[in-house]
Amino acid sequence: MNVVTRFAPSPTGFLHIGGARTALFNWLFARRHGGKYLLRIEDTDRQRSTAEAVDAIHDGLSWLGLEGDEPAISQSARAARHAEVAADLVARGAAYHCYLTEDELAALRDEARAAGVPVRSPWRDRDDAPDGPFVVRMRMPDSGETTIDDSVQGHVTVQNRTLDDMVILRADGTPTYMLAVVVDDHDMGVTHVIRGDDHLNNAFRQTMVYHGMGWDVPVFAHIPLIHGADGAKLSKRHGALGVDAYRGMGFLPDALANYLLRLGWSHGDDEIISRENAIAWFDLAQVGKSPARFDLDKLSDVNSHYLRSLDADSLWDLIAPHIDATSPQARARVVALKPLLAERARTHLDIAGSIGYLLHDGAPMMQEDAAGLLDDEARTRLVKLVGDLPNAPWKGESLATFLKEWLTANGLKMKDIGLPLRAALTGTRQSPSITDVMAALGPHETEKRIGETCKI
RNA sequence: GUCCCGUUCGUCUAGGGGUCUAGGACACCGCCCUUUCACGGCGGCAACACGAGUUCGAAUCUCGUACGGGAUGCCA
Repeated sequence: MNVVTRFAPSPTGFLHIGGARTALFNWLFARRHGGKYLLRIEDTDRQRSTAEAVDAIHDGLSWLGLEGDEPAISQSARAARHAEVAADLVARGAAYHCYLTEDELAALRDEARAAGVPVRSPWRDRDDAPDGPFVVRMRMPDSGETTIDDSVQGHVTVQNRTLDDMVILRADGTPTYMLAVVVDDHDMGVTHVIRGDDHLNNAFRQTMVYHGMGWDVPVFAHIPLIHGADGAKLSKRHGALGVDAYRGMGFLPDALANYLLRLGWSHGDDEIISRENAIAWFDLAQVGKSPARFDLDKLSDVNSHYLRSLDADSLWDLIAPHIDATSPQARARVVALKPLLAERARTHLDIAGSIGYLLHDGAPMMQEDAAGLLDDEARTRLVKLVGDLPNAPWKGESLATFLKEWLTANGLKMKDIGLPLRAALTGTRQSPSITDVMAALGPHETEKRIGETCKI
């Protein structure tokens, strides 16, 4: 089968985390089957749609590597086609003009609700056509049932009489979502509709539009929504941040995608899954049916894995905007220590905030808890150490060997000098292995720092 | 109200009738490694919502209840 999927966000805000996951699943499914993945901006509600939101969505998608295979389609640009289909539906008897006033409708709705039945307009059975505003409603079947074989939810059946005569064309002639989504999916050749399960019920109503037009109904896959850490539906108030917010927190796009993929989908016990494997393994049948909670701790952990596999130059590019290096050696030092730095961080922001001693030359900014380490005895030892420092080679491993021998020769233990040495060189109590730091700093800078921080 | 969906450790999940005294990951706790912080290794804590039924046997199948979620808009 020639697979075509689409991601169809409505531009009422940023690309939120749930939308990103829906996009990811669509992208993955299309890639998995060698199909196409398209984008459509659902801006039928002109009031709530903004150009900024469209940009934000594109930004989020491109950051995640989920841009469409073709330029995005704007739903509002297709209003004429939607109206045309609505008229066609009326001509085919699948829909009808409804002249109900707002008050009449409200009364009808109350009545229907009290009776536990769906809204059906009396106009579905009338032949007259008064001269006034009307909407176009679907004429839902009174009997029978409709079954959807959903790729995630399984077989779901609904009695046709529970379906309401939904409006497909507003009084002003513009289409509603229920119509537009079907027409666009059909015209775009969408074969698989993968979306949030809040649309599961809508799928039955939309199926009637497909039937009314004699179109093939696509395969549906309704994936569960993501909930906040507190279990509540993710809303803007509940941390449903835009992907840009996670980007701002220092998460890598591949890490976010990996985390999102594992939310609701699994491949045995695999946790860290490359894009390549994700494409090879992705399968709608493995998508769970229950909503998952968003967990920052787990995201952080996934991110740390990706951070460790990042190459040093990329890391530098990532942190560069967040630091103000004054030493010409800054980049070389960071690059040299990258693996050790990444091992100690969850995000590149953690690294950016803890490497001041690599960015500037001379005595490091001394943190309070580190300053206390440099008492007279420690400084005396460090000064002696500087005097005995070897000329070469300045590599972490050989420096470690040298240090051990030096300690033995002076009747000292590593604990006698390790922490003070770190404090003198970095101004902190924590850093990568101090001999690796010395190697990154080089002999000149090492001597200079000890000289400045250990004046007696 | 009516209809639809869901429910395994705190969280993400494996599990598709016996191999489950329920596995993995994150978080948490302990130990080891160790110049610090980490990483890594080892170990621990911790779950099949509840009740019936089907079956020799159920986390796995069926029904019910409870609790969540969704739909019921001239929003998407």
